[in-house]
Amino acid sequence: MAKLDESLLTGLPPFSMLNRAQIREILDHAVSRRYDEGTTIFHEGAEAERFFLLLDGYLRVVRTTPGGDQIIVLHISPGQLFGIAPALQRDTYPATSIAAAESIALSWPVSLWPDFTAKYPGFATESYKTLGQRLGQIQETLTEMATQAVEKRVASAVLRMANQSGIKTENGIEIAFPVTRQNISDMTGTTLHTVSRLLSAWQKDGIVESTRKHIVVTDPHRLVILSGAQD
Amino acid sequence: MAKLDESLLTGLPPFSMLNRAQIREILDHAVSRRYDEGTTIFHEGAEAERFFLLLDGYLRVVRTTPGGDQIIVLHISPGQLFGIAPALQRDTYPATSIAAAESIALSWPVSLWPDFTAKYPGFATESYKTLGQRLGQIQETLTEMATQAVEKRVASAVLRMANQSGIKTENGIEIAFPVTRQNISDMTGTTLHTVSRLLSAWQKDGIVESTRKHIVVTDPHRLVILSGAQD
DNA sequence: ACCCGACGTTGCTCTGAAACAAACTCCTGA
DNA sequence: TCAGGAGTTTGTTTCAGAGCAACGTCGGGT
Repeated sequence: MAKLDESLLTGLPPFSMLNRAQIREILDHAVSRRYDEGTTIFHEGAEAERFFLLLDGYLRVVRTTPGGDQIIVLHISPGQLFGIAPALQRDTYPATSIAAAESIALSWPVSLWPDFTAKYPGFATESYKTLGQRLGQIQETLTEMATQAVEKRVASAVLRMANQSGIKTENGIEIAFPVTRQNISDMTGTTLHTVSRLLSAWQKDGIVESTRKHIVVTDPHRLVILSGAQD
Repeated sequence: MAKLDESLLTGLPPFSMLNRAQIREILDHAVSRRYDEGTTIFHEGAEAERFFLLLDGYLRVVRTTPGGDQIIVLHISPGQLFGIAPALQRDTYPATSIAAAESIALSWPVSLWPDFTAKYPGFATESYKTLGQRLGQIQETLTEMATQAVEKRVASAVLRMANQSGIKTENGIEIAFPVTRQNISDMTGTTLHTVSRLLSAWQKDGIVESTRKHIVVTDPHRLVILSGAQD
């Protein structure tokens, strides 16, 4: 395996306050791996052996019920840590991570976690900040799920993806990774049928444009209104 | 204010590996306060000035939508830390805490958090473990909310409360704090009407007994079946 | 002792969205 | 080049549960 370049980590929040030598040292313990779209990186409940940093691509973090239904808890974007069970003293992953697009991630054995946090205090700080944001996010999703009607939930979900990964195109904001109607229904606790209908309706109204696995938000403002967000 | 007794903290997970002198020191910085039922301890979004330990009573942790709907994210039982925003590098509380029953809590200024975690490593460890469990719990609630029908959700919610706070009586397991139908509907994203109907039906079937604000689960096993839990 | 407000029950109506069903379209790989 | 599967669309039916309404009841405060 080629030696990893230091510029990979420079500027990423978890490593922002480290110097070149420290980054070098961290990288020397890392394993880099590519995941095809749809690949599972680790399973809910599995022994947490490594923790990860997403370099490129997007992930879906998924939970499955005993009954087999699943929901997408959140998405991970490049530059974010994930699978950091050790930060919470867990020895097992609390959810499954799946590559939503072809992705590249670094990983380290959990045994290095204590060293990392001890040696590089900023690293721990940033990890916990990430966790805090994620906790807040999930609470918000939960609240929304419990109180909002389907159309609002779907609108928020699309907006969330657009905000997190959106790239500007001439037509609007495009979600950077493949999303199926089924995926959106798994984010919102509805059916793909309903999502399909909503997306068709929005397309007719000029709010979004979509092809298979691919969504462009052409009129974000109206989608925000649909999502019912308060100013 | 009377000097706090060391036995208050002895044996509680966050302090389990501390010696008498350390506990003394921690207590000397603590403020103890009583909260009447219904009192708000802190508000979502408020400046996180203190972190807390619940000594006695029960709390509801609540999130409110811009539209005014609210849902109960989780309950806190005696011995648990709460409002530990500093652990996640947050300077604001992510949810509101309300006394579900008359409660007593200790609290410390957030400025002491770094000292605490530095001086007493076990304290940090336990805090993060708590957070990890809570994150897992919320993810589970979210999944359930998105995939399960109302009856199952209500059954799980009642069971969760019974497990967390249940005290055995001659008739069954009694939830240790006051709960209204509205409260349960706020945990499950339904209406108090539906909860009332379900509880009445279950009572008729001999699964629960309930009076105002007061629920006894007389047949936990059948409730588990209703909740749809897998073995 | 009484009144008022909070809490609970129950009946009825109505609708949002799930469930069921059937095609259609695109893409992939043999 | 064609077959098959994955993803999408659209129509129709069905029903759980929200919404509305009205009443019953408990308990705490003056």
